[in-house]
Amino acid sequence: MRKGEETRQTIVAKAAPLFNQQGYAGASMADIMAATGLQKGGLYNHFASKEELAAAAFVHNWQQMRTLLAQALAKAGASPVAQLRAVVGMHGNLAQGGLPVGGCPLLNTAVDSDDGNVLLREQVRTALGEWQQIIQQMVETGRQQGELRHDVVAEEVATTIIGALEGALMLSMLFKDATHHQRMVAHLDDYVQTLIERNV
Amino acid sequence: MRKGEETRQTIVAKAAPLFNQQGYAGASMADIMAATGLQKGGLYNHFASKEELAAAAFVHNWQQMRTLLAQALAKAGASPVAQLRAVVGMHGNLAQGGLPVGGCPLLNTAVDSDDGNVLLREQVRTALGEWQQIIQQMVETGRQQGELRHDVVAEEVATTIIGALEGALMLSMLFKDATHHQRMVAHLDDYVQTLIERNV
DNA sequence: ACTGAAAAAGACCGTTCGGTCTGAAATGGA
DNA sequence: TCCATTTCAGACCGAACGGTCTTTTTCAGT
Repeated sequence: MRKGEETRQTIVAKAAPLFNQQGYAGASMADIMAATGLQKGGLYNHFASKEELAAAAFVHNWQQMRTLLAQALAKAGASPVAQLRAVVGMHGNLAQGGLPVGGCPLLNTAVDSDDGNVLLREQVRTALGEWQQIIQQMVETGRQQGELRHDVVAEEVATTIIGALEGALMLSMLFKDATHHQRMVAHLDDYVQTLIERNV
Repeated sequence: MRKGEETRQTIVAKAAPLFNQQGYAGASMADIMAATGLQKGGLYNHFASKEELAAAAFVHNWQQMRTLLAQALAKAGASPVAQLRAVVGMHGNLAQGGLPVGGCPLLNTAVDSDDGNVLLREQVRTALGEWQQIIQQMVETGRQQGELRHDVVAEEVATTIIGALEGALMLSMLFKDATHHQRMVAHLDDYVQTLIERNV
């Protein structure tokens, strides 16, 4: 009973980077067998299908990012501007280290599920929606506290920050050069600066 | 002799959206057989392998984007600022229509070739490098003509514009909602505005 | 109309795919 | 220690994979 749960978790942990790197179609059950050291029976005892395993793997990857995000926010303190900067900075650090192997699972899975993979698509939508909400909440709080301008639109900020970060990460992954991502972090820092209320 | 070349082109044209939507691993030769109405022999008479066909399909997709880009630039006139805006606007239009089916081939192929698909990866690197060069050239010209500030760094502008557009497109494709992409176009218009020299 | 060459068909190949199932081994509570 | 239950191995399955090869059909120059 305990042993099973342990095995299940190690399967997910080993499979997660494979799906993230090679995509749903590209990562085969044979690959996962090799990575985990288990045979077919061992895998299918814990997951009914490849799709179910891929779903669990995505949750695992996204949970990793959420943890990093939470840590960054905890350090940033209460100021909405500082928190926005922390979100940007967290993503900036992903490129060189912390990131789930294979890049950002949100970007990878979003592009990968462009075809008919309904379950994965729904998951990444939920995850990205969650991230959007976090940023929008920061902006709203900032507006109400007077730290941000009143004409700032939370949805616009969320789209801008998330889209810009993910796109720049794509460039950095493609060219294996963190510079692109870093440039975007700098740009977004400037951008956040323009959102600040200047009535002092 | 002529007939063969015609067939080859229709194969590429039919296969291109399949690769763009489903990725290299996800699009099977059987899919392409169905899309073209040809049998194995008909396909492999023109292409030595799936990889070679995928390469030709990417060239086709990228050529489509290049054509749209050239048209937008032709309309924009000579001003570097207008041309930068034209690049952004062109990409903005992609989301609702002109785009090769399945989204931007640069984004899709970049993410898809994260695993070991060397040929495709090299191709998308070249294509993105080309796009970078175009933007950087605009910025350089703009600086020399005095239209843009002298402290503007061409590489930064290219990374910012391309990354932001591609990331926002990912969001729009995922949520099937062009709003994200449009918001980013608006943001980049503001951004370009900040690059303009204001010594008048 | 003839003919050599190009193009396409489609049977065939070995491999790999995701998935099933039975039997053996490990586990853990009594 | 016993034993029911869980966990895992691994043979097996049909389908689908990319690719080959022989044969037939179509094409284009004469």
